[in-house]
Amino acid sequence: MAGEATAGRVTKRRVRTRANLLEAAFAVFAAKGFGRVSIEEVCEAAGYSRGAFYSNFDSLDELFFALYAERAGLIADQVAGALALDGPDLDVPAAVDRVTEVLLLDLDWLLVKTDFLVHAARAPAVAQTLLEHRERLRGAIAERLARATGHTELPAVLGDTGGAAHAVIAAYDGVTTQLLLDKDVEHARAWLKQLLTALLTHGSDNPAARSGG
Amino acid sequence: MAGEATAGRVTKRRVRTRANLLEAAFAVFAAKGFGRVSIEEVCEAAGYSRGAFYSNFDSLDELFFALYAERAGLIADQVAGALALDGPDLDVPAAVDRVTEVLLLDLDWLLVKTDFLVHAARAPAVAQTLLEHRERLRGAIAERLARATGHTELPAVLGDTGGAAHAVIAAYDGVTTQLLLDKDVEHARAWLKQLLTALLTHGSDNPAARSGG
DNA sequence: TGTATCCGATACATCGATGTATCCAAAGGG
DNA sequence: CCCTTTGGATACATCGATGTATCGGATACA
Repeated sequence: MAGEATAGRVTKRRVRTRANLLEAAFAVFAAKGFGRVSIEEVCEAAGYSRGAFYSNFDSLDELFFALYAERAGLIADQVAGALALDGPDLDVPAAVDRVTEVLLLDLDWLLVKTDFLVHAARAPAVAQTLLEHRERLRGAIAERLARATGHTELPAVLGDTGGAAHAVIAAYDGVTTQLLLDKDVEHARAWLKQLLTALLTHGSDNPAARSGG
Repeated sequence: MAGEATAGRVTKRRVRTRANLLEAAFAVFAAKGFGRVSIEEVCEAAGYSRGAFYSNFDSLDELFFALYAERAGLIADQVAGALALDGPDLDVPAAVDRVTEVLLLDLDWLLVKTDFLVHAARAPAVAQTLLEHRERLRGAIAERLARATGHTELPAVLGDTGGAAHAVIAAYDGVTTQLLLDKDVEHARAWLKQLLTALLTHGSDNPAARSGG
């Protein structure tokens, strides 16, 4: 009763409880991990019974997917905004700062996102969706970098702007892994900025020179 | 009955079944993910009953930890070996090649390792152990890099050799994330080599110039 | 305000997983 | 070769989670 094609009516109550379930699920997933959460727990956290759940979703997997899609969309918009703040020319260090702060904002989100990655790694269809999402993000970054090339030249080792964008994402993922373990958001941000600077410049300047822990 | 301090006797049969359980668990974890595996499934895959399990471990968590520790130790040894193959001086590109092939060898291991990361992210004590493990790995890489500094100079943006080692690990983690989704091991290896080259050199040479997908 | 529809609550049946207590067989020492 | 000790199998009791069928209250629209 969830993957309906014919949307009879969009009742206000329905969207409210659906939103409440998603919000509660986020909190519960972040706290315990997707693999250790039952439908019952989500319902209890949201203040509903299981009847409400089954009226809105077919399975926990489906809810998880909806939750991820929603939040990932929000983040993507924020990143796009942070990239668009410059004029036609790109100020690389400034953009790096802004994007870094958006990407490493919420530890709970990173936890849930990583859960979703692990989930997707075993479900090809889900993996495909996630890959497409990442591809869009990478495209946006590449496009933005391209509009700056010629002004600030990129290191040739990475290949074209597409390669550089790919490197940006890899750096983000790598820093996330460490952050999940040490939970030091500020340090992760500084470290990501440093990494991105190392990747996107010719390594002439040395803004912080902190050695990470 | 598993975390015994007083090891009465080390019976051969015991170590055999314990090893069998661990091996079966690895396969099952890789296939379905830690969060979706029951004790029963592990026993069935190993050809034992639950009695054997409870005689060797207290919980699935404990088995998971033992499994991770064992395999991670093996990988660490391999990495150390790959780093030691050079003489007193380090040939960076050659070492990068060798290490890359060790680190991105087995997709199943990367799946299980990421499961363990997600698990550790919510269990501070486990996270601590994993952090220490990563710290040792980073130390080994840093030490190896230090013995090359002066010959091949590192980009200053990363700070000291410790920072550079940290960057190497971040690159590895970042590439792993992408690999878990697209399952293209060969591409991941090429891409990791490229990333490490970009991070550890001054970006003058361009070995492959492939744009990653 | 009446009424048809929609949504969420409740109750129930079922299933699978867990942990334990007990029993039988296999090692290993004498 | 016996006998003690150890390890794993079996059987059992329990619990929690799932999915469904049904009921009553809320909601939208005339």
